[in-house]
Amino acid sequence: MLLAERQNHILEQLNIKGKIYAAELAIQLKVSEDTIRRDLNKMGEANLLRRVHGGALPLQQTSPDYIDRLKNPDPRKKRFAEAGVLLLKAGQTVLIDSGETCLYLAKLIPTDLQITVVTGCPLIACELSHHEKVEIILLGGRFFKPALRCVGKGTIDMLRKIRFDISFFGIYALHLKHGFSVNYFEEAEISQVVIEQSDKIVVMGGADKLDKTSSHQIAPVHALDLLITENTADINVINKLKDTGLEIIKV
Amino acid sequence: MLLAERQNHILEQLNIKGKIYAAELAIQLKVSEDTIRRDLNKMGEANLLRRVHGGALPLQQTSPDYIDRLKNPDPRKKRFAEAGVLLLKAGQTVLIDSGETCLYLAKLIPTDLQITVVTGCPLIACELSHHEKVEIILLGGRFFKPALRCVGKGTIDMLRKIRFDISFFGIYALHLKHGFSVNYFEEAEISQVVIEQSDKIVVMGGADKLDKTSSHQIAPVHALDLLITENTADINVINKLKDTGLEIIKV
DNA sequence: CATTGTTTTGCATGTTCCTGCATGTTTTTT
DNA sequence: AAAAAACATGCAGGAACATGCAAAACAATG
Repeated sequence: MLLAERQNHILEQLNIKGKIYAAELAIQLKVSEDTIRRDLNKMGEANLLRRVHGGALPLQQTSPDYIDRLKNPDPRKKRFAEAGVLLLKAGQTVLIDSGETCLYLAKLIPTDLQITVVTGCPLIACELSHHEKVEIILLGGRFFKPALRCVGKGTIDMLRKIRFDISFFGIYALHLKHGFSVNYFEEAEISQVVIEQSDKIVVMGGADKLDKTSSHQIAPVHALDLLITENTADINVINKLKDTGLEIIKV
Repeated sequence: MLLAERQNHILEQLNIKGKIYAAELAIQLKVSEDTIRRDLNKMGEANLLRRVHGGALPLQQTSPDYIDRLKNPDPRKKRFAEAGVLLLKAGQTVLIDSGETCLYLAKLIPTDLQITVVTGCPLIACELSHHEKVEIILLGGRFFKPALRCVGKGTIDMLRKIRFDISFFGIYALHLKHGFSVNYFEEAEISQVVIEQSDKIVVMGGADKLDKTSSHQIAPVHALDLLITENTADINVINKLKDTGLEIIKV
């Protein structure tokens, strides 16, 4: 196994489990603990994880709380959401995915706009409970904590009964060849159905998410309609995405 | 469990409960009290919390909560919830209704208790997203803002597929003759189904809610199993409720 | 292909850190 | 004032660690 491959595996595990033990990794990857320790130390210095005695934790483990993060909003994500909310028109039925950018989007919906919002994320439902004119449909099902949203058969059954004028997603990874992808199978499964049921798909994400891949593909690029990203995004990547027919807004 | 992980957990608990006891943490985290004390002392020196005899307090009373009401917690409702949470046993499937008392109940579920919680209230789902061992099933449907919960056919369909070992409700009105009732038809409709599907029904509410009526009956008193109320409740009313077979806990 | 240099890895060494227990002290409660 | 709870301290075993070194793996060069 290659060094880089091993370190990728470590990051993946960390993402999934939220913590990792050096001893456990040594067995899993069939190398000595010393090697793992050296990996963890290097990755710690590179600010890819938080090195602690016995293993490592994700960088932001201290406040994985979306609610906390909303107090220190990422200005980029806020701008994406601001651009996104302009696409909404009265009377529409809109799906909003989970994630920080989508949460901003929900927050920014004008209180006097009469639309129906469908979401599997209870945080977004709570956020919208102050919007008197917004009708909220919550997708039920098993609550999947890593993505803060509902997943599973129940969720999909509910989804299939609804058609959306427009759907919004935050981007975890978007790649010209490998499409729009995320870390968890359960998430991908749901999003695929959403895309089938939607007239228009809007994805929002920064330059760091473009030309990146993840394990579970949701859809190829040509299934998407509009990308909201930032000015700093690589112009070559942007142009190639445009060539597939994807409309692009830079903020 | 990693040291850093443990300290994260302590901070989280502190955020949620507003206070922590060293002895309690030792049991929860399965380490000796000495270890907890050392953690607390270190974190105190690092200015992450205020160390006090017996445990620790947050630096400044923060309440990152969505509902404004929670900022001025009603100590009675907190006590009801404390009594309620003692009824939970590992492996159970539990329904938790919406409302302030129920929200406290959710907050107070031990983080190491492995249960399945079903709720139609997204707030409760968010609250429980920190509880690693708790499986959450969110009842979807149309979000009914006055009651901060989901209602409607979709919700009922999901409900009918689940049986509950125990169900918890906050009381809006409980009357010897007119039973357990609420203000909204939609709410009553859901709660009726819940009661059909539950082995045990627990209702929680103060003296002001007893001997009171509201427009939509959920169930007669004899359909309920346990009432958690306060000492100040009228002894005559209590006795008459007892005569119907209702078990009563006063806190 | 052989050689050279670099990087990575596992092992051995000694060190540091974490934890639980025992001891005695302080604080709180009765 | 006595009892109980919470505490501080020191100690010991074990786990995790850093370090140096040599073998192995790899890449690059002639």
